[in-house]
Amino acid sequence: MIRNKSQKSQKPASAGRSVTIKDLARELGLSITTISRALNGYSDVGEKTRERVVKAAQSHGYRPNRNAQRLVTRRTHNIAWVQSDNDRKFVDPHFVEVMAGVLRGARAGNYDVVLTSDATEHQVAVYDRYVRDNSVDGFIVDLPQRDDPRIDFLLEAGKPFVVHGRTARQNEYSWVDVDNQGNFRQLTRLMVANGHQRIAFVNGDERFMFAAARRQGVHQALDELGLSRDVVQVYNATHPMGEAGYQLTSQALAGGDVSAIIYSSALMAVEGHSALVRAGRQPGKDIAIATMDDMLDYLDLSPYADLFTFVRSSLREAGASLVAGLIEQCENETAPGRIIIPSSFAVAPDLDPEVLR
Amino acid sequence: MIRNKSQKSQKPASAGRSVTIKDLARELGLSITTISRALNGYSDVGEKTRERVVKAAQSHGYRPNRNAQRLVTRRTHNIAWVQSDNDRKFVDPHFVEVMAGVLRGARAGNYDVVLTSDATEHQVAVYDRYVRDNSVDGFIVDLPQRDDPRIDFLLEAGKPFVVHGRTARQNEYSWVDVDNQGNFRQLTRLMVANGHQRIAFVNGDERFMFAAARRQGVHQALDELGLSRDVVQVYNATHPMGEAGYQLTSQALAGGDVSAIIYSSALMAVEGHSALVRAGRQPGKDIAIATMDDMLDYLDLSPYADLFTFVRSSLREAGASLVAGLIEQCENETAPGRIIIPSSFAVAPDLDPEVLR
DNA sequence: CCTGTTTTCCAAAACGTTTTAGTAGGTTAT
DNA sequence: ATAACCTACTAAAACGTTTTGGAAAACAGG
Repeated sequence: MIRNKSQKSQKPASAGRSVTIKDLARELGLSITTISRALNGYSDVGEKTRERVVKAAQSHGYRPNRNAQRLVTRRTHNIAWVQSDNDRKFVDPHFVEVMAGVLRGARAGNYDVVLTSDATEHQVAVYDRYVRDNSVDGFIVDLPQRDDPRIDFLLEAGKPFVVHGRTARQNEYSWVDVDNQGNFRQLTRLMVANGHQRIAFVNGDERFMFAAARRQGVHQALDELGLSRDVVQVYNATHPMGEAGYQLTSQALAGGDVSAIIYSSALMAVEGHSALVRAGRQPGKDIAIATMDDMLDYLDLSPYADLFTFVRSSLREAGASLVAGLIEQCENETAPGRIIIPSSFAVAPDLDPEVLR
Repeated sequence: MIRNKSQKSQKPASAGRSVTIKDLARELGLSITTISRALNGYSDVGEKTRERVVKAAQSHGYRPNRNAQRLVTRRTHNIAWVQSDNDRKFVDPHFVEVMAGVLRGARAGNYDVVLTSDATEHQVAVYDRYVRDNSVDGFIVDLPQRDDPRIDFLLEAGKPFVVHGRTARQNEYSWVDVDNQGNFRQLTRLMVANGHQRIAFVNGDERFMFAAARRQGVHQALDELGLSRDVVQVYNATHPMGEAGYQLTSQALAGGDVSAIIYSSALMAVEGHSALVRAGRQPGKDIAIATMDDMLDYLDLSPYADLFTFVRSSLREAGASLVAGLIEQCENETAPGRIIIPSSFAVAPDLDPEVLR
């Protein structure tokens, strides 16, 4: 016999209200406990009952209310990604490529990404709010600066997070990065080994660690070779990367007779190509070009394959690793992980790659 | 006297647990009702009490648990933005610019953006899931195709949404768009009026409405002028826009002696510039170039100001309008709104702008 | 002093889940 | 026959808010 105390007013399962676990329980003459446990695959529910429940749930298009779930389980299956809306580091075209990886990784792990900007609040305040109001399980931290306050805060708060890049405290948290210093050390050695004595380096904004590391790599190479640091002239974009490739190239040309340019992003290199050709130079012939290639899906670099030397690394892969590491950290209590995304060199015909071997 | 029945085990407000409304109530000797109403600005709480509550809340860094709030209020203050991970329309560099507007608008309205991809599910299934599991209050729909199933679904479901672009059912829902057809009609008229008889049009993927509308504009102009549609040769990018500007330009050059090229995106135009110069052409002199300029923050077009004709429209503004309209729709039950983002022309010196007046 | 009104508070229900601590009823072991 | 153990279920508590429907206290007018 089915006990059915407190027969409340029968609400029609119509209108905006979604079907709930209670509706199913009533319809099937079962308790909500059983519905829940049947749907969540517990072993203490009979096979026939489970089938009935699953079928009913499916036919009604039942989906557990995520907010109720989150409230009771204290896990949101959300990760936050805060976009900085200051320091001019906002609209970065490299972002989409990282996002591609992040979104796929998140979906694969059944997480959603909560995207927001710190437009109306102090930078760290956004993170603080998310921690306190239980919006998310963890954070992706992008484009770290030298003593990034977000990292200090999140370490203090004890919330899971993964950084795309590294800072001084790199041993205390999880990060995913590319070997910026090593890559640009190699590019510098490559140029020098090929006889280039006056090199321009069009770098990103060096308040950001990735750009600082790249300059370090350049200097390391020069120091190791016993050369003056003046061999490489550095020009900095005001965006972290991506802007003003044309302008900075023109400046570099005006600044002296450079025979080689190293770019921090392919977008700048492509813009630079226009500037160079327009100035009557012939990239790959009378001037050597090397650039980071972040494998941007929308930027077709094949026309430049014989003109530019590339050091290639997948930002998308970085994004995927980022979120995979974060989810891992949210689900299990694992020690911080460090991942270096591999890079490969593709040297243009005007340069002898010997020194890279 | 303070009544204090059911004195539960005193949990230390330590560890990971955030401070709750109950903690405050206990500490201040008030009911949770009063705390809630004090914090939410109701008039039936004494001024002195309110002050006490606000101060205590602040000093403890109290933030209402969003999931509890969402559960009881049935409003999430979340909007969904689903990125398509198929049809090659995924990684679009224009996305960041729209996002800049969306994120600012969302933050201003105190909403968060839930970003996800449809990588693991059928396209509409993601929307369905979000509707059923109460994750979000509304949707942003991007890059609509001709009979976009997402629009049909959301109309059916009766959930708020705003489309960036227009389809055949444009009278039934809210959208934000630029006058694609009008803009490209004008560009075509401009080229023809300046004596160009063989024009290449490097368009986006015409399965997407924005690109289809642009081609329609081109054809409209030719039809109005009584010219053959062959005057304009169309080349389509496989990405919605942004890729293969170099390749398609090379194709256009090989396809016959074009004297003008119209680009669907500035990124393609910049790539095209490289191809043109490398092929010995002089943009702005022996070949006229016009392009859509979406005012991408990271793409500095000033070096091309005297070479290219631009039709300028702010994608960022579109993003902001998009989310503003959506929030409006979520908070009040308003009729669908239609917004056309204005465009302006900047004609290069090699073209006489007369016909645009 | 009584009555009505305003002010300031509160208990309890509700939102929709998951989880804990069971309880019947059947089966098996002794 | 009894004890012990499965199997298949469930009532109730809990998560942390908001909101409803009062109710006590203070204050006013007569």
